[in-house]
Amino acid sequence: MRDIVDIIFAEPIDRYLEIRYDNELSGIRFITTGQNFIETKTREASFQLDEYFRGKRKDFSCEYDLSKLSVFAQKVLSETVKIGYGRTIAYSELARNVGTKSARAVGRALANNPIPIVIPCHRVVAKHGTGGYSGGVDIKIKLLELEKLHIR
DNA sequence: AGCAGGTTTAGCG
DNA sequence: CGCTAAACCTGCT
Repeated sequence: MRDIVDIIFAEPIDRYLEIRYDNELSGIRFITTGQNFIETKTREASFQLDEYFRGKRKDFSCEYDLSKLSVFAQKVLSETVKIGYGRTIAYSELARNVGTKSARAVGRALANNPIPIVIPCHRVVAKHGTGGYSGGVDIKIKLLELEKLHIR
């Protein structure tokens, strides 16, 4: 089976999510239009995401495919997955874990994260602020608030 | 090769 | 605190 697409509504951020599968989970996108969609949850990660947005799930157990990404990006993302629910670390700290000195390079890799939320790039923040987010900083903030609310 | 990026730090007001 | 400037390294063109 190839290219299955699920749609779920994520209430805390008031967005629909497009969840794409190519055998394995291959991409998650925030849908920006104000249009209404029909939710379709056919595969495991979609259910897990739904639970996550209800504050009922703190970690994901699903396979995903990062093979198209550069080695560096894969390394950054695999370190990002280790950040626990409700925790944050700085770009610079993540950079150290990956073995580079450039926080900016790390930010660049995160900006290309094909699977936000499951790979919790929103937990990587600036040393003295929130930092950026591909889907929009407002979403990042709401995700962090959601986790703060359900932590423990 | 050049350049911009989800940064960071130091330096100065 | 706020602002600027420069170093940082990777990936796109």
